[in-house]
Amino acid sequence: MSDPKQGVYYITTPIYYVNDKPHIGHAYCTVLADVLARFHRLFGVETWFLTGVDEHGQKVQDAAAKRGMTPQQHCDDMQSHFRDLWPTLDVANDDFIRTTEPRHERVVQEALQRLWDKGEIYRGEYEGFYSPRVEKFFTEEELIDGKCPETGGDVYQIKEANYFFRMGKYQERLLQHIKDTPDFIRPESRRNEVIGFLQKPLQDLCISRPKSRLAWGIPLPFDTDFVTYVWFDALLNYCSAIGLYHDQERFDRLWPHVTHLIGKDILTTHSVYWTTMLMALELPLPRIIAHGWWLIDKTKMSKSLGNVVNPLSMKDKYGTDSLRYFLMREMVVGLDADFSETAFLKRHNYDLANDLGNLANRLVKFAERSMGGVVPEPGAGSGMPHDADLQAMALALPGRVRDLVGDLRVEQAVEATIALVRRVNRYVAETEPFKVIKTDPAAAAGAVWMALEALRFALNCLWPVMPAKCEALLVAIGAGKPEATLDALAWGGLKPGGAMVLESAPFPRFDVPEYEAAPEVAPAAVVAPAPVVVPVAVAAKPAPSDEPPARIAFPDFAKVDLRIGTVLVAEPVTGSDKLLRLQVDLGEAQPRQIVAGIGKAYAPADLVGRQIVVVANLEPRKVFGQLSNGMVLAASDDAGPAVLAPARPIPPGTKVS
RNA sequence: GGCGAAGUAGCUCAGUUGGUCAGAGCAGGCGGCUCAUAUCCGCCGUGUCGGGGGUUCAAAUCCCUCCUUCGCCA
Repeated sequence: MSDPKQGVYYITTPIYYVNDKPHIGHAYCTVLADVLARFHRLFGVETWFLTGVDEHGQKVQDAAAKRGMTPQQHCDDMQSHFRDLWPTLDVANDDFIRTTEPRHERVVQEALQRLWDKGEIYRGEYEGFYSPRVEKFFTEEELIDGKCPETGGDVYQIKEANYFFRMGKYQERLLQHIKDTPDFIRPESRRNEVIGFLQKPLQDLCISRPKSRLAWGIPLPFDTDFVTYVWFDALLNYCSAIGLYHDQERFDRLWPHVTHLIGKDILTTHSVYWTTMLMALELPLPRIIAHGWWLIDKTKMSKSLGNVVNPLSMKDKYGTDSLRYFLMREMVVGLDADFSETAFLKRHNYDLANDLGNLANRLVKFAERSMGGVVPEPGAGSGMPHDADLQAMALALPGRVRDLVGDLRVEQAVEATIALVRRVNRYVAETEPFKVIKTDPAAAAGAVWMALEALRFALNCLWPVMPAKCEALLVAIGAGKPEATLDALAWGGLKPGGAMVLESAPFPRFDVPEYEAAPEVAPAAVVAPAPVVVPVAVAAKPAPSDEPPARIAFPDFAKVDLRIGTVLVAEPVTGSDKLLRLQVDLGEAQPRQIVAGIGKAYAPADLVGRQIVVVANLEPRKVFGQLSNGMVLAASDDAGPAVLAPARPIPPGTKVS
């Protein structure tokens, strides 16, 4: 819980690996932290918001070497990728920590020394297979074909002295803490996972690396031949940044109220490693929130898959506020969510442009024309029963938002706020001030004031999600600055006479890309497509040549109309053993007949329902007396042709480019 | 394999502790308004709440089982 009663809220993001290129996952986590921080400030809670970067480890050392730099130079350069990104997303972190900063390294060494002195750390021997790519050891059983089970990379058998943290002895205490503290780990499904994890014996944790193998780390204070394991180093950032061992008073004030926002991939690290470290250090335990992944085309967003949605490009195309709104509205904290430009534009158009932006716009424009462009007098409102309804809903919103955010239901808090916006639109339709003004100007003015005041409530409640736009809109409706806290948000706060200024539509609508307008559901035959492309023979095959073909200009390529098709019917062509006559759905009114020379490699039945790539604007020609209206693409080798297919079901007729 | 979670309208999903919980948004259809960003407002859903069995006066909501999907197992 946010526990506003405690009066302090300290929220952290993970420190991101400095080698990483920022992607939507980083952006989401950090924006969520920012939104939670802003909400808690609105709740009147003292708030501190920390993010930063993790700069030690093998991969940093390697990357620096490749660039001919020292690791420190490399980090100094790379860290700006994160540090400079956050302001462009309106993220207002209070601090940004780097693990190579002296203020951090000192604390890591102090903590290590204390644990060493207490006997929480001992010298032992580590034997295993080391994978440099992930900087982890594996047992022989864990290897897959003698390779790293996570990357498939090479591993090296290593036996070496190392230092170990007595993590295992905290197993029971940790389990008990999880059971006693329902909100220690959220969501509950993740909490259950950790409980399950702790059913097996908990080993001690190797916390060192010999300097001979890895130099880029914090030296152990009690044995300078070793550096600190990156996790042990990195996790302590949460403490070092707020004053552990050097500004103890500040640390003691903030630390008991810490919430770690993390991705579910580092759940064990935080809930087990970090928590037991804190136990050994005799420090209070944090609360942990594990959020989900953004899925792009139903697969995990990941660098290695190359399907990164660059948050910079999204915000540049459509605006930071809309991106923040989408991220907060669309994801249930803890679960996965789908990211697509279509979904994004729908949210933007429906919620922000149609509902919120249009509401502000219609009120301001009306007031400009009929009320001198200033906030009108409330008078007795519209004089209609709708006034009480509207006011009640507006008054209930701040408390509801507070409850929902406190329970991490951010998406519901956003929805509740937009619901008020919709209610205001309805109120305007019900009270019709644009008509009433002709007969009863005071009532029309009252109705407009009521609508503006309710909108002011919504904008204040939405401010943490879209600070810039909400501030601009509050100015536009003559309400001035946002309230400092929700407690200060009182009905009647909108003063008559304030100038209303709105230069242009606050949220312009965008066209949803045409390709996304294709049928969302693939034909039944495509629901379970043949997943694997089997080698086969093909209609036309390019003559293999060692000479690269001459280059062509893009317009030449564009002349070829490649389309995704779904095979509806496939049958042999009489008189040929390698030709098949296909009926292919190209999203057109009628299926197309295409003759393809793949009969030796594919049985007709195997092709039905399969998706293929077709040259759709090839001149039709007759083959064995059959009209072939297009060509099926396939690649041939000694085993025969293999037809090309999309990696997942795609609506027939979709252009290939 | 072990443990866990989820399967609700065409789509995306809400549905705390069993009794107005069968809903919202989107899409689609019809109608209204015209202050407004072709925006806004209203009306329209006979959904086996994955299948089957059970507990109960009463279950989407509890129990068992099956199917499917997903997650965790350093």
